[in-house]
Amino acid sequence: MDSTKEKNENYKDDLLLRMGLNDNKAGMEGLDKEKINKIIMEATKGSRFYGNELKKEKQVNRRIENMMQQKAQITSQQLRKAQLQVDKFAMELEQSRDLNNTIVHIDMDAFYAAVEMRDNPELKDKPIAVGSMSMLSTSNYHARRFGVRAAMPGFIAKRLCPQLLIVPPNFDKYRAVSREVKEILADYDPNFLAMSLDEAYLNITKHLQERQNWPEDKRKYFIKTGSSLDNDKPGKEVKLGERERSISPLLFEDTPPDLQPPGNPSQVNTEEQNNPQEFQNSVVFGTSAEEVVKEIRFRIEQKTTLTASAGIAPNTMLAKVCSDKNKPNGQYQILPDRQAVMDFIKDLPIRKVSGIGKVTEKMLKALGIITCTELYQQRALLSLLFSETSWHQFLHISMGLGSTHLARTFSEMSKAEEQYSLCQELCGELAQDLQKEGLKGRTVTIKLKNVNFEVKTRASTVSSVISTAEEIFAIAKELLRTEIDADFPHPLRLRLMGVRVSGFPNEEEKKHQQRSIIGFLQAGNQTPSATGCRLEKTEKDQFLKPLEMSHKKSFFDKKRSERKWSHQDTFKCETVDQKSLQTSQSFQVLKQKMSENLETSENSDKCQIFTCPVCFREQGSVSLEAFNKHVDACLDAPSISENSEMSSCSHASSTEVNKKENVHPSFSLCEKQDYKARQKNIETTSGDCVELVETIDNPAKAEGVDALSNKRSKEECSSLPSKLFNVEHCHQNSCTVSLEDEDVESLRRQEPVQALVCPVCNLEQKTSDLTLFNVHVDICLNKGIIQELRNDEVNPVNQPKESTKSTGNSGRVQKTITKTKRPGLVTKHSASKKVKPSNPRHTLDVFFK
DNA sequence: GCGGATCAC
DNA sequence: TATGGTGATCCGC
Repeated sequence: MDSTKEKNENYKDDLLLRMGLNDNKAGMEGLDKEKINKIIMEATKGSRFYGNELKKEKQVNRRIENMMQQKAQITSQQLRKAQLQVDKFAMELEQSRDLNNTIVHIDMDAFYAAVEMRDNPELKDKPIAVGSMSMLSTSNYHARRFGVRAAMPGFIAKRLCPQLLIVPPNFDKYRAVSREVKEILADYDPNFLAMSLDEAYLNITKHLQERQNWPEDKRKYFIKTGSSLDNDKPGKEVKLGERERSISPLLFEDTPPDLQPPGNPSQVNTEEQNNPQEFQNSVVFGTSAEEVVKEIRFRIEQKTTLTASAGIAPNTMLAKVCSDKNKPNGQYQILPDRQAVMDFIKDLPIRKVSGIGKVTEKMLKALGIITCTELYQQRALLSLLFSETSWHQFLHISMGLGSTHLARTFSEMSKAEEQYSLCQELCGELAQDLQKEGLKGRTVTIKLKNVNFEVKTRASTVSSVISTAEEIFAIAKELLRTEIDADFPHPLRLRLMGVRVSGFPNEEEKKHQQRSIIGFLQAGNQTPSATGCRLEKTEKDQFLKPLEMSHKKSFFDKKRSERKWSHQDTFKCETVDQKSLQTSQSFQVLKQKMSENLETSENSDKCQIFTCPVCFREQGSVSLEAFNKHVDACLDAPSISENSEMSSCSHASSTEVNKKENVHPSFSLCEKQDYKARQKNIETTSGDCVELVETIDNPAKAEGVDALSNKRSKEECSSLPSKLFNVEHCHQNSCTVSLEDEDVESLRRQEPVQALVCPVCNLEQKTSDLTLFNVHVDICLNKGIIQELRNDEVNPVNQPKESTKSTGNSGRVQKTITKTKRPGLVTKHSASKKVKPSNPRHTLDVFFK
């Protein structure tokens, strides 16, 4: 959202000068700059807010005075020395310049306001803002002519524009639209980095490579008038609602959409131009980055009726600046060429760069620095006046450098209480989603990714469908507990946790749903032959997904086929992606190595030789921490598996290879370059992740599991007719279950149960809720057959929360809902705020959990 | 380590 | 009537 920079520019003298009112057209309604300033000052003056603003301003002025005094004391000799040092660093930076990535920054235009206008035609021609009388989060372009801006209080906006309509925010709606947009973005970069509801970075390098060989029909989109908007896949019809072409130009009447007609090299094939009702033409987008981004924006507009602006550049810093250049509904590209970058940077005001705020701008202005060229010229002086982090940042900016991969940072979570609490939180949110969708599932899966990037998935399937937070958490908690206990006394050091509910029954299954353990056991008892027979399956049967035949089968049968199904994915993984297979195998070796050395290496600086499992480069004698950082960087670099060419990471690695004597500086360089991206990751780090659930097994492990499952199946099979369950020694963490017929009888007699005692663990359960009790019993029964999956995760965050997968030729759709969260840092700041009562927040801007 | 300042959305 | 809330990082004390 374009709010922040505006926010600081709404008040006072020099700030007012910066108000972007160039769109103020003579002779049209709206206010001129002077009038706007006057009204704002009248409304502001004398207020406490204004007083505080003045106070802050004085403080900044003092800082500037101090800085100027410092500057006056600098000798020419000091300056010369600094110049040498800085230039040496600049040279290193120059050598590390990486132009091989294509980064795209997508920014939805006046997002909230645009959504409101889209959904309420009455707002179309009016100046509107989203927010309240206290604070606005955004305004449409009509309102901006009156000086109504994001982060302006509504009451002031009303004085500027009395006819302004202030619409209260509707975050659920914005989130839904945002999700639609993100679904499109994921097609171009599954690892795209969402900064907020309306902003995201993509690395389309890989997509571009693949796209070069794409046939035309894969880049072809149909435009057609109609009502359905949901089909935006290539080669299929994209229906264009009547409002499409009416709303967008009205919203952005200053800048007509540049998408139409998509000129060379994208072509428009008009097929039925004579009949406007049946107007249908197709657009073919080219293979260049520019064309890709046009396609993205085209699809966004078709799907949501909203326009987006975009920037294309070799790094995130530049891409972000670019997306602002042709706003609204435009795009701008900096070609991956050093000269092109320098030309762009030359006159760029530093304030345009993300990270340079009001105060920094003012301080640098005092040194005569406004543009990036000036910033570069003063680099030696800046290195003497500012902290190292600051002048490094300045140097990066002034050289047009920025992050070339969309790395994410997360804090570690290792306290069990926190983990349980996060788990509970996720279950709560997941339950809400399920209830919204009206879904109930039988399988709960938790996903844990540790600090070494190892991903474990633990799943448990219960007999009755569940959907409440309590039910889900009851299962998830047990799964988590098992993992925590397994590592005891060492803590689980997590980077990511996910909870998934799957196994949604189809209509037929719903009818057969057993609501109690009695029913479950009875059902098992009644169909022993089915269970036995189905064990001899055809190959095809074995590879059916569990749900497709679950209603016909026993519990263990289902479990077994689930594993088969997982194993099938393993084969896919092997054939499709040898690289990731290698990676996961290397990871196992690495894991072993690490666990062998963990205790010593964690507490000392003991160094050893590691080979990176991602880039396969030997890392020389480095500490585990440094090595982890390297692996971290490699994993975050999107192009590693495909491309041995330079990515930021491989770049760092190659630098290391060249200068073996000094590994750490290379890492720190890598880190520094990543500074911006890391700054930007904040939201994603703590925010929700929506995730496409694609679990890929570790082949080695899956094999073991499968062998085990085969062995077990026989036991199950032979024992089932006489006893319901007699499972012994299933797996690690197994529990031995032996349920005799009399147990069932006793359970039957007990119904309805008052004091609920689990027949498996013999422990009295506190709950009086039968469903919860069933859940518990199921957990106990399940303990022996927990799936162990190794997930080579490619989509850590920002994936669509709901994924619908077609399950083969049945045409049925299997749905999975997952919630994933990265543990975020709880700062003092937020800790103190958390004490506040939990009344519903009405925030106005773009962040969400 | 803490709190204030800065920045972002 | 009335100028947000949250999170992250940096920096000085």
